[in-house]
Amino acid sequence: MPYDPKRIEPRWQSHWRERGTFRAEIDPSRPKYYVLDMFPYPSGAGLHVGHPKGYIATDVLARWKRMRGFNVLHPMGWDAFGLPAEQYAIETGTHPRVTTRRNIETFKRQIESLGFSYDWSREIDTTDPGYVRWTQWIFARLFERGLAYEAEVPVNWCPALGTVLANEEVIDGKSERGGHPVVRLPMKQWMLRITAYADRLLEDLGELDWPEPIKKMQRDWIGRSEGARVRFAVADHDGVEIEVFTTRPDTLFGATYMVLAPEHALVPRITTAAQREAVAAYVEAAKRRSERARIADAKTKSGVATGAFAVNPVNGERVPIWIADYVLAGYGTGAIMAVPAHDERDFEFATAFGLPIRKVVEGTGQELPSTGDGVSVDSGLISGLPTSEAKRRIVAWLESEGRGEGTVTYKLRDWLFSRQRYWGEPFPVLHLEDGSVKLVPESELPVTLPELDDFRPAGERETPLERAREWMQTVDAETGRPARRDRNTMPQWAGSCWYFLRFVDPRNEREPFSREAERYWMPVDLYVGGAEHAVLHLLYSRFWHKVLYDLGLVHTKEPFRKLVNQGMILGASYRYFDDDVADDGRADVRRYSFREVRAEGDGTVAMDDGRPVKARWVPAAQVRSEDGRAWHAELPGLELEEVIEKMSKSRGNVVNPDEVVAEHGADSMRLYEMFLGPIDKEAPWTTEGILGVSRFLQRAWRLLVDEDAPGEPGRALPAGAGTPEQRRLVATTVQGVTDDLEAMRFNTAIAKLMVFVRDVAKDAPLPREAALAFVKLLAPFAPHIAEELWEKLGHRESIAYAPWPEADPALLVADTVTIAVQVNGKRRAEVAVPSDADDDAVRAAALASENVRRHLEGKTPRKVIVVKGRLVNVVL
RNA sequence: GCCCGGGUGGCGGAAUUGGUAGACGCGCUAGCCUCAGGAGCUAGUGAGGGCAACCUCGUGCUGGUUCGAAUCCAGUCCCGGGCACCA
Repeated sequence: MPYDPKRIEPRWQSHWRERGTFRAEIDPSRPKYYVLDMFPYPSGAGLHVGHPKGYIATDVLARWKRMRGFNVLHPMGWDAFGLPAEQYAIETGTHPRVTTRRNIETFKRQIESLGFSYDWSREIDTTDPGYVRWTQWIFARLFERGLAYEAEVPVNWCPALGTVLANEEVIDGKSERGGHPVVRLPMKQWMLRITAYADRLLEDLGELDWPEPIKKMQRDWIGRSEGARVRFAVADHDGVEIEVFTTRPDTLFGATYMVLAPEHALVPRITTAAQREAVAAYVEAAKRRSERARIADAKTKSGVATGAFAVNPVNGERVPIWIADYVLAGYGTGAIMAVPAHDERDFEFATAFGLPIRKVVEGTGQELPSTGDGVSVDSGLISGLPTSEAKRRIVAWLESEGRGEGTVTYKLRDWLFSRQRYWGEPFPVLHLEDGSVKLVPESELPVTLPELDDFRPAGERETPLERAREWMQTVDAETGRPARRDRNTMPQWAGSCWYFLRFVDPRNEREPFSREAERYWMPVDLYVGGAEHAVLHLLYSRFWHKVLYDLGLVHTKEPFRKLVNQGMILGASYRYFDDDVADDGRADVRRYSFREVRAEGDGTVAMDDGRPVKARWVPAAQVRSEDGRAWHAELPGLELEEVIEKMSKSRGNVVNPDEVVAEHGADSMRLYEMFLGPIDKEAPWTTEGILGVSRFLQRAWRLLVDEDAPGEPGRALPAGAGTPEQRRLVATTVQGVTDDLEAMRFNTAIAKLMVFVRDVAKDAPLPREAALAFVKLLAPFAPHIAEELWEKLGHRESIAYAPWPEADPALLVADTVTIAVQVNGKRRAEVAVPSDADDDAVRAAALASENVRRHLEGKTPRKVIVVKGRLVNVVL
């Protein structure tokens, strides 16, 4: 019988499960390696082939590290709180706990079928009360340190979802999930003081082995900028000052007007009677204007003069005060000094409203606005100074005069940490009647969710928890006084902020994790997940980790030493177009192939009469391919356009791993995903492509197994290491695969294994030592077949801990090398020379080559360049 | 608009440091095997020319540096992602 993964794979999976092969225990005598996947949210749809790509990569490395003697921690769990289960509960009444449990079962079955070497005894579920307890416990520590506080803040309220959202969850004025409109409302909310850690979050990025783009995104998100606060007196208002933030205090002499954000507190106070009406109208309009509209015409500046004037502290000049929505209330002080000559936005505004423009920096180009550094001019005490020195001097002067000071601001805001939802961690706090807030005593943790049968918000601005009236009303166990529970729950990010710490000691009931386990296993050596978490999860968990560091609970400043973002797996989807733009399914719909339409503006229109059309996606099952083109199986003559894009249900291009495993086996699936290309790049899935790696495994199988003999024994292999060629092939394969694994070049490692199988038994039978080395090299990638072959080679122990082979350095250098010979840079011949031949010998051999002589045409070379082991270039 | 990635055969992708472009795989072609094959095996496969040995062209485009450029430099076009009035 040929290689049959269906027979082999379940057998080894239960073998590993039963023996606890991948159970990890603390062992100070061995070096540890903690390799972690970003744990998934178990959605109802199950996995598609894109999800496991990162898991396969980490599993290959985990298995490889074990074979190299590392004590490997490789856990998996579930980020199981979250909106979809709750939305489903609202629609169907099914408790999110039930949905979540069912989804976890599906995910776990699918993940296990791929043969990952997780230590399942460490499985975590963030919704488990035993986990929630410690999430709440950490929140309590944040609260004690003043890092969690309640504040009345304008929040992103999403009426459709019935909740507020974090800034990060709002994109272009719409919710990230579902794309529902979001409005700004003031509400009392829990906030986490992540801004207190802004500098450390920024600085410590330096030491991390993370992709540069991700680090940069975090830096930009934190958005540190150095500058100064400057106070301008408001003319004719005794003691009233406007404080502005600027990164260019050196341009203070060029300030020709000021701008307040429409929401600025001073606006009503300083507006003159003549301007009152216009200002009120503008403020009102700005309030109504959606985020989206503001962004859309960011280039058109609008604003209104307040009629008031401010006094520039450096020269006593009176400058008009305007309000405009290009100044944001939430950044800096919500007010700016406008220097139109040296700021693009101020320049646009000044041009639009005819305000004066005064140049105070020279040497940055003639065209205004010029925003670069130069030399200050017409600037009193800083005239003639270069920008950096001018900044220093003017800040010193402002400080000595009490008119301002040097300061730093951040784009990063405090983290809005509460949600008006049911399916999340309750806050472990009590609201007492006197309005004070205290923590639920530690002995009372966890605070568990009340049972509900209706999960909708309880009313306009009321939360689902408020339906549980008895649960909400409680008593403070310490004083016996009546108390109200918090009506909010934590956001989904909470559980994932520290799960990597729980994995080191997941069943601890006395503390979140033991000091011993944390000291041994942390930090995470390799963390693999999607780039979509670049700022959110990764910034939040770094923040929590630093708080725990300050509490002495963890011993490293940073949780994740090395980070890798796996690229997506894309699928082919197919589409045509029709003119039923309104989706009303009328009968006379006209259909178009992609060849009959063109893009116009934001949409697509028919080429013949220009009517708008809409794309229709055709599930793969209804696509017929013929002479290299795709056709609709049920609508004859309708040619479909193939589009390679992210897999998603709506596109009908999702490939289910269950089907792939059933047809080709888990080992082929693992190998294929790793063979597709570099791990961090996206790559399209094709059904034919997997046949290549499947064939490779079959060949490997036949190389080692006698399929015709009864019981399919391993072949009787000659003892020893074989011919010199075979020994050399083993050595170069071992070295190559090892180097590739070190650099996570899985695709080229697999290519080298393919070459090995192709060539090793070409001229002589496969020797036993070569077979042993090969099976070990294969094991991290295709563990099931490797175990099976390992057993057939006579081993009783799992290959999981077999020592990784080492290459004999002596075999890595060939006896003879083939050298390319160029004449004037063009390749004309090849010569074989001994690898230790000196340059003169190589040169002689090259010049003696027939084709080279022909191209020399009897001339004497001007120069001959010899690159050792590579080539010879003869220059005429 | 700004900041990152990336453009290599029909396709996915290889190519230590500037040194034989196209490893490996898919697909395709031919042959073998077969009752049959969406199975297996062998060979071929960047384009063009030539019976052949070989020759010419070729890594988005235009220049440059170099004995030699996919690789370095300058400019430019296209694709993907991130940020987007942050003073």
